[in-house]
Order: sequence, then C-alpha cells, then structure tokens
Amino acid sequence: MDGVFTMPVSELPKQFELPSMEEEILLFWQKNQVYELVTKQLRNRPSFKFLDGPPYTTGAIHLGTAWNKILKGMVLRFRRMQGFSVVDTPGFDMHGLPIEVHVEKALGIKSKLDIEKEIGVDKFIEQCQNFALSNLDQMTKQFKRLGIWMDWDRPYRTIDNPYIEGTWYLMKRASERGFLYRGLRSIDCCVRCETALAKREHEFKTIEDYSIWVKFPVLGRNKEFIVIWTTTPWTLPANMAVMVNPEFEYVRVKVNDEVWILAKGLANIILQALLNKQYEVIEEFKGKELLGLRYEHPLLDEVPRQAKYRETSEKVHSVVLSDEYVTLEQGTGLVHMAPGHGPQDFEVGEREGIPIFCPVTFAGTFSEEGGKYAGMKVQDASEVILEDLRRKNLLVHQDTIEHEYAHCWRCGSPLVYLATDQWFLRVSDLREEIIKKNEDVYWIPDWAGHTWFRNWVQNLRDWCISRQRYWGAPLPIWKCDKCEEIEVIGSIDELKEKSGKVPENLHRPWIDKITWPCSKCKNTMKRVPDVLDVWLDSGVAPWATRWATYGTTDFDNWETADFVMEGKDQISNWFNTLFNSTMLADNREPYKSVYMHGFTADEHGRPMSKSKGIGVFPEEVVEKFGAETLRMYCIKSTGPGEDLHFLWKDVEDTRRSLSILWNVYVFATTFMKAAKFEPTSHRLKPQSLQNEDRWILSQLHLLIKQVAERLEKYELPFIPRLMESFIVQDLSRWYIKLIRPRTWVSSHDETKIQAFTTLYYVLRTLLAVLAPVLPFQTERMYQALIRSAEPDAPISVHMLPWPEVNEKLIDPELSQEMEWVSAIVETTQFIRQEEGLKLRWPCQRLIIVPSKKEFQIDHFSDVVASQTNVKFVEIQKKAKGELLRSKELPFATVYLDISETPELRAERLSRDLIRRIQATRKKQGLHVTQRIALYLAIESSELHQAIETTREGITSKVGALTLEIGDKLPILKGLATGKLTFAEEEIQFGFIVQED
RNA sequence: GGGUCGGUGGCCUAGCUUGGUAGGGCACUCGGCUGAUAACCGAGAGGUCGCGGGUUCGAAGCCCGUCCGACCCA
Repeated sequence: MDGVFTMPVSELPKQFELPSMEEEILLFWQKNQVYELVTKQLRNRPSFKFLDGPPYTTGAIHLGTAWNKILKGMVLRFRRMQGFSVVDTPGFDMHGLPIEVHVEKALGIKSKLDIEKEIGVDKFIEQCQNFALSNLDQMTKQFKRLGIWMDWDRPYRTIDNPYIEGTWYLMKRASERGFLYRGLRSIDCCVRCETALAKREHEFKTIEDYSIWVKFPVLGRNKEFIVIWTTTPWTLPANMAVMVNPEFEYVRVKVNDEVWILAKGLANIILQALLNKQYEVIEEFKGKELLGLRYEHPLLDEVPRQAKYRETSEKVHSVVLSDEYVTLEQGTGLVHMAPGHGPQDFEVGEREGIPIFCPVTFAGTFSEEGGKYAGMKVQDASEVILEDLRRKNLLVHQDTIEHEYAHCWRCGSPLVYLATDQWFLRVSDLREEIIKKNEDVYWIPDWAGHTWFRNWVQNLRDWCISRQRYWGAPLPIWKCDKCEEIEVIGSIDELKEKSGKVPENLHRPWIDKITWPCSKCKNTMKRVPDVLDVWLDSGVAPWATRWATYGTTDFDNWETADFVMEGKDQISNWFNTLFNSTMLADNREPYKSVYMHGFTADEHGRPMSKSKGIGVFPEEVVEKFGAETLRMYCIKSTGPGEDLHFLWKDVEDTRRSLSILWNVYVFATTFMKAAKFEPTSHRLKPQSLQNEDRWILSQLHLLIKQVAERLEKYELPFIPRLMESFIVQDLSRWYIKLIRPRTWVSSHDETKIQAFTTLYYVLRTLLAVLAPVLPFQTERMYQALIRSAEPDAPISVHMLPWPEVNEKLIDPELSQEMEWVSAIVETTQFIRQEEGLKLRWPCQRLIIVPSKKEFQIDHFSDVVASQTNVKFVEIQKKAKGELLRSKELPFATVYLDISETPELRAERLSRDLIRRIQATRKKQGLHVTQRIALYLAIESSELHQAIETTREGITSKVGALTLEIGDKLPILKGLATGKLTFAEEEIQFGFIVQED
C-alpha cells in the first residue's frame, strides 16, 4: 500500500486473497490516520448520536458480539458518509459477578469470607480491574480487525470514576424525585458463598430431602387440624399462613378421635396409602370456604416472635386463597407459606398484607428472632424442629423424597430463599409513561418494540439495584449507624463537601472508609456496603458516557440517542434499563430508533453456547474467509429480529459473490490500463452515451436510491442484498458482457472511451455505495482504480461523501426494456442449445412477434443482435419462413432462423479458430497487449477460401501482426501450435511472439 | 402455563402489510462459454408454502385451532 500510484489506473492483483489484503489495509489506515481524518472533516457537521450497548468484558468476543458490532459499524459508516458527525464511543461493561468469579478461581478463593479475611478486598478489586482491562484490550483488537470504526482510543468503561459518578447521578435524581426506597426482597442465596444468585446461576440437582406431613391445630376447635406438607422443615419457624385453592374440593375427615382438613382428591392417597388409617368423610366444601380459618402456629412456644405477629393481623396464621400456587400434584392441597423463605410465598404474603418474617441470616443461621433455634445452621435445625413436632404430636408422617432442587453453580450447596433488605427504584410507577413515550420510538422490527417491549413494560416491576458484592459501582447511600438518617450522594463534589475527602478510586474498599457525622444525631454516617446492579451501570450510559465523548460530567445536558442496536435478550435488559434510567432521571425517552437483532445459532436453529460446545469463533471465520466475508454474511443473511443460522457453506458462497465484485474491478483496471485510459480527461455526458451505458447509470442510481431508503428505515439486511444483485446481475453478468467488445485493446470504436468513462463513473460511485459494508475491499479497489488516476482524490474511499441520487438518470422504461431483452436473449440461447448451434456461430436473423402492446426494444435491438449473435433482429406481426424455431414468452414469441449460408459458414469457422488461438495464447501466458505472428496450415481449399474472407477479423482479434497461410506450418523456434477440426477438416495453427 | 417471532424443494432464504400462475442462491443433472478464466453463463429436475379447519370465485398470504423451534415472562 505504500507505493505511489501513477496515472492512469493501476491494475488490481488477480488473486483474491482477503485475509492478507485486509491486514495491509488495516496498516494503511493506521499509518495514514484515516479514521482521524474522517472524523476531523466531519467535526462541525450535525451530529448523529449512536449509543453503544457495552459488551461484557469476560473474554474474547463471540460470533454474536461480532455480528452486533459489524451491523453497528456499517450504520456508523453510512452516517459518516452522509455528513454526520457521528458519536461513536464504544462501551465496555466491566463490573459484576462473572468477573468476580473468574478472579476467585484464579486466586483459589472459595467463599466470600476468604475475600475479606484472606486476600483483602483491595487486592481482590485490583485483580478484577486488571482482568477486565486486559479483556477490553483483547476485544478492542478483535473489533478493529473486523473493520469496525469507533473511537477505540476513548471508550467508555463502567469502572472509571466519572462513569461511576453517572450511576450516582441517577441515584440522586431518583431519590430526589421519590423513586428510591428500601424494602424486602426474596432472593436466592448460597449461604456458603454468602451471595445472591441469579436464575442463570442455579444448578439443579436431584437430591434426597425430607418429606413431612404436619398438622396445625385449628383455633377454637377441639382436636381439629389442617394438614400441610413440606420438604423444608427449617422453614416452619417462619410459617405465617396456609394457602388453599379456592376452587378445589376439600374435606373434613374423621381420623380416630381427630378431625383433619385436607384436599378431597388427596385424602385417600394420604390416609390410606400412606398412613394406612381408617377415616370417614364428614363434610365436603370448596377451598374458599376455608378463607380466614385461623390455626395455632406449631412452633409457637419455640419461636416467641410468632406470638407477637399473631396480634398484628387477622391474616397471620390463617388460611388465605391462591389459585396460582396450590395444586394437587403433591402435598395435601394446603400449602405451608413462609414469605421469608420463598418467592411465591413472598408474593402472596405481600398481596395479603402478611408480615414478611425471615429469622435466618445471610450466612444461613437462625437469628435471635429464631427463638429456640437461634444460632443453628438451617440444615442442623431441621432435626431439632422435627423432634419438637414429634413431641407435640403434630408430625403426622415423616418420609424422604427425591426431587430437583437448586444448588449454587460454584460450590454446589443447596440454595436458601431469604427475604432480605434491599434498595429499589420504583419503576412500576412509570409503566404508563414509558408505554406512552415508547409509542414514538421507531423500532425495527416493529413488534420488538410495540409488542415485546410494550408487554414487558406492562408488567414492569420495581428494580432491585443493590447487590451484596464487591466488584461494582458502590451504592452512593450513607446511613447513620444510630438513627435512621440517610443521605444519597450524587457526585464526587458532593461527597467532598460532606466528608472533606474523596478516594482516588471510587470502588470498595476505599469508598467504604469515607464517613462523616450525622447531621441529626452526630453519630457516624457510613456507606451501605452494597454495590449497584450492573444493569444500572449500563442503564446510565446516556449521560455517563459524556465524559468519554465530550470530556464533561455535565450530566444534566444528556441527549437522546438517535440510534441503538442490540440483540433480543436486551428487551428486558438494556433497552429496558435505559428507558427506566432516563425516565427516573428526567422523564424522557433514551432513544429515537432501535434495531433489534437475534442470536447466533447453528444450522438446527439452536443458539450457540460455550457450555453446549456449539460455537464458531469470529477469528476462525476471519482467518479462513476474511473479515469482509464475515461482514457481508452477517449483515445480509438474517432479517431484523431473527436468529443468524450460521453455516460455513453459506459463508463460502458469500465469498464467491465478493470475488465476482473483485473480478469486475480486475477486469476494469486491466483494460483501462491497457488502453491507457485517463479518467480525468473525459467527462461523462449521459445524453451522448450508448443506450446500454445509460441503462447501467439508471440501475446504479436506482441502487443508490434504494440503499438510502432502506438505510433510513434501518432495514439493514436488504442493503447488501441490493448491492449483490446490482454487482452480480446488472454489472458483471450483463453490462460488462455488453461492453466487452468496445473495450478490446484492438478496438478503435469511438464508443470505447464512452464505455470506459461510464464504467469508471459507475465503479467509482459504486465504491462509495459499498464502502460501509465492504470497507476493506473498496479501499483496496479505490487505491488501484481511483487514487492512481485522480491525484486530487481523497486519500481513502471512506472520505468520499455518500453519492447523491440523480433522478434524471433513472429511466424505468429503459429498465423494463432491458428486462425484455435479457429474457429474449436467454430464450434464444435455449433454442440454440436445443438445435446444437453454438452461440459463437452467427445466425441470420431473429424474429420477434410481440403479444403485449407495450412491448418494445427500440433502444436495444443491437444488444439483442449481439447477444444472440444474429445478423438481423426483426419485429413483426407474423413470422414467415423456413427453418424457424420458436419459443413463447409472456410478452412475445421468439423465432430463430437456423439456416446456414456460405458467409455464415465462413464466419463460424473464423470464430472457432479465433477461440482456439486465444485459448492457446492464454495457455502460453501471453499478456493481452503482446502481439504475434500467426501461421495457418489448411488443406481444404474451401476452408482456405473462407479464412481469406475473414482474414482481418481474425488477425485483429488475436492480436496478430502477420498471417501466413500454407500447406504446412513453418519450422520456427518457439512456435506455439494447436489445431481445430471444422466440418471434419483439420486446420493447424502456430504463432510466435513478436517483440515490439 | 402465558406472550411474541419463525416454520416456503436436500440446505439458506424472498414473497405475507394491500389474497389472483411460489422468486432467488447453494447443491444436483445436462449443455455452453473461454482476452475477468482454479472464474463465468444457460437449461433441467425437484415444493402437500408445518398440520387441521374457516372466510373467499380464489389462501403461502386473512381468521381460528394445533404441532415444532427460538426468545421473554411465570
């Protein structure tokens, strides 16, 4: 790429080798600072604000990440060409548990306690940071290799202090506007790791567990009981109510001298099959009739706290109704409910206004509130509880059961559900507003936003933003250690004002040391030691990126993004947290347009996943086929919202179509160079061009127009499809085929210059059109074709403006005509094939009988003649004559005259001969411009005669300076020879190269 | 269990909004071309448009149900 290109045009190498070519282009861009030049020239233009959804920095990028950034990069390139100053700050999501887990493994840490006691939080955080940063470097390299131009030197990173300030800004705004609150939440905990686990981190294992039936005495009744079933005895101390299904049938049965209440459908199984007891049904009724029935808590004496709860509400220790969580699949039809120990129990408890009681700590031991069981591990308490129940004669039956139970994915401990103190953002209040504002957002596909996202928002729940971990943005809430005073800090400046000091690094543990006296009671304000949900990190991107983009933490002046693009998993994640965040902060929507793409999947449509071993790495594709092929493939093969079914075969096909493009430019540069064509000395004058030239210009401008329209609607996959169709069909298969005779070196046709001028214009314009999708190839072709010929052209194809559509050049009639023409040509070739008439053999005439009124091919009858290789094309009302072969088309019937005259015979011979000689030239490795001396040996005088009549045609086509015809070939050193059989006669030929 | 999207020849897919002979690419078979050439072009065969019902003169398309796959929610 270093070479100076000289006029007129320089040739493009024939071999099409993408990976190495791309590496050269990357160096070229870097060396010449092309990205910087492009952004510089756009500096004062109107802005296009793109907001990058940050990929998580756990390791190398996968195919989905590559696809995502490729699509984004394409849009950004288009917008730059359109003259926008593009905000293209890339983002990286760098906090969170997956990185903690990785570091824990690397350091050999087994639990949360180790971090504090063995390693030290400061060391741990440093390791997390280093790991995230090194991954960031690796990912950046990968993105660059894919030809994605973003501001890689200034990415936004969620771990930087100014970014963390951005999260604080949201917390402050939300707090000021009354959206922040503290509350209980049921979370899934690993008590050994002392951490909450997300659903994805649950590992289900089949284990043997308790299976117990317990009877609760009904208040005010003698020897009457409700019977419940559970697998977790340790949750009984926290029992607050019993759920029944209002529509199920229940029974009172007499068992010995007691009355038990249970579901009718389960009574027999339990009483006879399980307990082997005689019983008598006293009464049948619907579950709803049990509503409000109060019972005595079975462990009332052991857990004194329960006695107090009993006084707070009529609903405590009573039967409540639930049609969603009571089934007859197992148990008794009466479900023990401990809102502190289960998400469903929690939900019903909240709904019914029943207190949430959780006497278990994060470490899995009973707290003081656990009464008799205080200090015991929950697992150990189970046996004690069972003993207590047995002693009180409340344990109906004890058994074991094998079932699936969630375990910690890291240490394998069974999970425990605990209601814990957490911090929330009251986004449920924003549902209506978000739905309303979302109406104006442009989504593609439409259903992504106006169905999926809408439905999601309709059920939006409050956002739990606190996490009991280390590697995250610190929760900016300080609490007095005596009174209930709370302060939310919104910025570094505010923190400095309060405490007088700010740590260099805002992360734990340093931030935890910052304290100040409580303004109410003069005790100490200490930070709530939680960190923020990572989704809040990325949710604040609209303003938190401002420091990286504009160098300011002036967060109040954030701007709505013009465009965001992510995968379908982000409906409930980033698309959502963005909207929540901007609404909480400023009651505004975060984005104007959203593109949603799917997942990467294998050929069976199954999503790729590392754990299942289904996966293709982007670098593997790049190595084999080049980034350009991957780009083209990713962009074109999948519609908006749909999954990408990755197939190596299809990638290969994509490369093939790219090689056609490459060949077009090889062709053009080869012949323009050979003809010493100088583009700058010819102007394109559409009016004086040949019809085929005007046709390709029309097709080109139609392409520009359609691409621009698709882009505006973000119908991205259609863009490369349009391009491909133009390249392969219009340009390569048709236009170049048509102009080929005009471009021959020996041709002195005055339309030759017109053909080159048109072709040059088309190829130059096409480079600009293709550049956003194919940044590498177009750059290479631009350097060869344009830069060498136009000294004043910009240094890179990516500095060209987006081509303007010239409506005057778009001629629908010409397009229609050409469609008819190509159908006629195809049909004629079909007739020839059937008749055994090679295309290179001229025929006398072609008769076309129109069947459609509008039909006409006035502009292209010469094209029909040349492409069907006939002497005359006639349009008639009826076809008359001998030896006509016909075929019908929807708009006309085509008749080919298959007779042979002596003149045609001579021509056919010469065409066959020319072809043979050309093939031999090729085999000898002759360049197009090299001339030869040609010798023929012909025995038949008839053929000799025939050759003489076409002498000139032969010599000019094969580049022969001389032609001698005799009985035998001369004996010459270096004579290349060959032979041809025509009409059972043999002709020999030979030639030697003539030096200039 | 609920919601949404997709299900078109062996494979990848267009068409579906606005119903009217199902289009392309790959692979396959046959043929051609040969100054883009380890490329290219043409033709052929191959489709119950997941399945069932309905609306209609007419359904790949619209409506209802159902099966399969994906995603989200529970």
